[in-house]
Amino acid sequence: MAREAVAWPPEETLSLWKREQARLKALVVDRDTEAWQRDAAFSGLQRVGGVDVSFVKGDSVSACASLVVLSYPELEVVYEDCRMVSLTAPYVSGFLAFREVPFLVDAMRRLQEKEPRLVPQVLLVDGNGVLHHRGFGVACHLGVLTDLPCVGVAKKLLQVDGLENDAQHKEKIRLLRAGGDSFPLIGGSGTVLGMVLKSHEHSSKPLYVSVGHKISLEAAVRLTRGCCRFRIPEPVRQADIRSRDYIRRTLGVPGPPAPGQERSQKVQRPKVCPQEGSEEPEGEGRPPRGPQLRPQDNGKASSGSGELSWTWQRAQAA
DNA sequence: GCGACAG
DNA sequence: ATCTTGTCGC
Repeated sequence: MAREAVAWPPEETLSLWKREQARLKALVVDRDTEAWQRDAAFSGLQRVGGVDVSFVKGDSVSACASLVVLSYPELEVVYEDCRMVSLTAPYVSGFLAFREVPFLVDAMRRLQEKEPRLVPQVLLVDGNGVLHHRGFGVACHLGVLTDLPCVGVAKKLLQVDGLENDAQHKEKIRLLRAGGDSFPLIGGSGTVLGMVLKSHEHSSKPLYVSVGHKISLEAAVRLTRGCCRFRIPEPVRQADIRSRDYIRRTLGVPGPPAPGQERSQKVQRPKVCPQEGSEEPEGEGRPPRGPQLRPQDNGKASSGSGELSWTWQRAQAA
């Protein structure tokens, strides 16, 4: 049942949202806080999380929020949580977090509750971090609310603070040679807002990596690169694939998901699918090269006080 | 009216 | 974000 579209937020709500972003932005830590982040091989890093929200075709309210946790450096899925949710906020550029973050925080809470040992040491988020209109994108937002290191990974350049996806920019991208090559995105104030990264050898479209929380830009880029079997880093890619898959199955079968197909909060098999033929229209058809195997330390998931307040509920009630 | 517009 | 399969190329 395709439900009615979520109303565009009144100016007053946008104002409240901006204030909330400004308040939380003061809590962002844009440097490395964990030992593994400083290690050249990320020794000590064992679990990387990925989140995403997929939508239902003719329905502007229903969506599937997913959280996956992958082992590092093997990049195999060790945890998956897909859940249908009802969106309460519309998509407004610059305010993506108010639409998606509440459900992602919920997923993290469920993980913490059910499988605390699987809580990831860092999250890769589909969207931007400090590369944002007010320096506080969804990756920062989720990071501050969960108190976890977060990296923003966007597929398109958010043209902000003087940054433009013009001929100049495209030319710089064309000059990126090997996978791993990158160049900085410098805002009008001279600040480095993020890095343009050629995440895969055979991908002409780059990724836009920015700091979300508790990680340096250098480590964020290196980690993103280390999670790429294809153009999109595996944690985000798996979260996307599985959430869309969940929607497909949910729509195909009336009523709640069949008991045998309930994937929520299930530990998945670390199997590698045989057919990975296509990924991006780019043709990065080469799966191989999992990051080299590493000895391991023990990672400690920093758990702490996360904030949790949205002005949307209040704004709607008012 | 025109251009932008993370997901 | 979503509408969409097979197909050409490295």
